[in-house]
Amino acid sequence: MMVESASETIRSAPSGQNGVGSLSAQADGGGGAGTAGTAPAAGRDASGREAASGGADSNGEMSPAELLHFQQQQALQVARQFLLQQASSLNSPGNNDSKQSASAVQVPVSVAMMSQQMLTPQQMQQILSPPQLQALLQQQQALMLQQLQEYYKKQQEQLHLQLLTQQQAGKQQPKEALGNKQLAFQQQLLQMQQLQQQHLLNLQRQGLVSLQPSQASGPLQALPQAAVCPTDLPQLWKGEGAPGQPAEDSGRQEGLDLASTAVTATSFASPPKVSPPLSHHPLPNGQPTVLTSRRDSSSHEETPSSHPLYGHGECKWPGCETLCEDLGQFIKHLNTEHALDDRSTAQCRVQMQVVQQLEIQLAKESERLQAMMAHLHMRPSEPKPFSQPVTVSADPFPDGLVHPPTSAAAPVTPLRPPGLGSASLHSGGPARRRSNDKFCSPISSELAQNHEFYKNADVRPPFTYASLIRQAILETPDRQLTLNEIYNWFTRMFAYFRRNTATWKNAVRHNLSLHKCFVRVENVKGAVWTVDEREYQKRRPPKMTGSPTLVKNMISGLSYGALNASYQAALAESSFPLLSNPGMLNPGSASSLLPLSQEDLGVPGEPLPSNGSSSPPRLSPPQYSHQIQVKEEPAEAEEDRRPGPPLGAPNPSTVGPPEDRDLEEDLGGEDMS
DNA sequence: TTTTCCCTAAACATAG
DNA sequence: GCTATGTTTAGGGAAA
Repeated sequence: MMVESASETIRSAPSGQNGVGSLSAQADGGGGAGTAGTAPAAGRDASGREAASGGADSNGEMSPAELLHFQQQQALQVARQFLLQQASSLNSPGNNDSKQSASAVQVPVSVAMMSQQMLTPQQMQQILSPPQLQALLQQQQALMLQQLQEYYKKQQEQLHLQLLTQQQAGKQQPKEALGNKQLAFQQQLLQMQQLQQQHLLNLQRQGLVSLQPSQASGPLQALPQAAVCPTDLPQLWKGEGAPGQPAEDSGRQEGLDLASTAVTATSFASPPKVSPPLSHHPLPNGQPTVLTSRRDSSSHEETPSSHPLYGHGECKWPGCETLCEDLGQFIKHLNTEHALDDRSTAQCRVQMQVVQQLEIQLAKESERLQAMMAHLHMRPSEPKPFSQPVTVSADPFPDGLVHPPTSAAAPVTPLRPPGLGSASLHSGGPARRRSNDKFCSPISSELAQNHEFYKNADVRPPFTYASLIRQAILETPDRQLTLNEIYNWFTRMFAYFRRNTATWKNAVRHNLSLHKCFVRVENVKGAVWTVDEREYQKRRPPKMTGSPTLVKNMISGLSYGALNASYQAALAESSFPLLSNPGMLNPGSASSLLPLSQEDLGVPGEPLPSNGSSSPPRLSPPQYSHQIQVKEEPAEAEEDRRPGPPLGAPNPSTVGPPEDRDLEEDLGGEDMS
């Protein structure tokens, strides 16, 4: 009886905009028990009024002020009772099911906020090992338990004090005094909110390793006080919710608003529809809209006909979900309900604190991430250790660093395919890689490093078909392959091409025919395809001044400091093929650059994986072929045309067609120029 | 906005 | 006729 009455009283509070509402707000705020204030429905209002009137009747004749005071006292008592209960439940979780009507008032507030925070960065699950996750989880739980205990203890004391003072001076107090008390309560509420935000943030961190709210039973069940599982919240609140509440409202609100309304809504004597500082609509990623609403607004509410605080037909003001049919109505609502006043200011302040906390949290998490990455040697900004023939360019995982794919035996979607920058990871999309691919051609080293990954993971390699074909051809001792052998190389090297057979073969043929860098040579056993390196490099004339990407890569390559002046000069002079080869820029290979002829001859001293990871026994032809080019083009031509017509006879003269093509393109490549 | 590159699809031709 | 191979064209997406 007591509980019901009080809770109904609180519910009725929001219906009163100012005077009465403010009083109820005190009660609500003090106890944090006014959760029911969501009160979307008139029915609930009505019931609240009934309860209030019932209380008045039971007391016989009461003045309005007395009635309000009585209601307030009731609410405070309920709140106090609730807090006691919660405090006890901290030590013995799971025994408050029977008292949900009261406990649900407050607990879900934090729980709801928690649960909404749970989803956020699931990546941590992929990063951390299960033991780490477990340890982190336990740590967070212990921290939260401690905070909750402190929090409820503090709130209980405050409420008790408030109750005593009110009982003493309540009846004679004029309305001004009530207003002062209201301010005091609001301050308390602010404190509460801050505490809740702390809980939220702690849980947010916990959410890093937890599951989605819908699945969050695991982590949340472990929460000491929260004995109420988030998944139970809707039913819980519905059970307690107003019977007369429209179905759509109940469905929309899912009871969460009930939970979270407690603090802000009633405490600020907000309109009936006020709801928690946190929005009820979790985003797909699990973040509450309120926390991201401002940012979201830039993304999906940027249209001129929208407003950052207006979305999905309702007001996004924290704690307000007033339905507005259109923007005009919303603007009107905004100007009337959220004008510049104490309440709005307070809410704004709270929101600022939320944002501030989140920013702090973000900073912490970022720092942690950096530390983790540093620990895992994933130092993007750190200069790569030289002797890395690999990616001079934008490879996010420089050599020697951890390559997720390599370690990821998981054929599933990797965290990030190697060599695939921040760009598209969509396995279904085209494997394009403009700057890296052609200019720097880290393909050989990258393939060497991530050979196993590509072999097992159904991930499309981030290289163009041309690059792959070239790589396939150059990997062979005699630099020539039949079409079928190229096919086999694709399927052997990449799981992706084993599965997706529909289009890529056609694409391979198309590329072979289209690009002049691929030279078809008639062989005794048929036609084989070779690579005209010079032509391949010509596809985009790599001029130092012409290609920003190239220049950048050059700079980054030079930053390793291993390039000597002469080599740099050589680079500058031989403006083309060399530049496109990361291995050439690689300091570690710089020493081996000059003895080009050796590598050209196929000396297995391939500069490839300095980390010695999964380097295939085969050489990485592209590199020496480049080197050959750099040094002297004739040698390169000799090299590339070795597989020429007379089969295995690396005689340049025997290479008829390629030479012709080259001559043609020297005049101006039609394809790639 | 335009250009360029790449991918994809398709049609067609040729040879075995 | 079928298949594999090779050539060519066209259109769309994405990046520069």
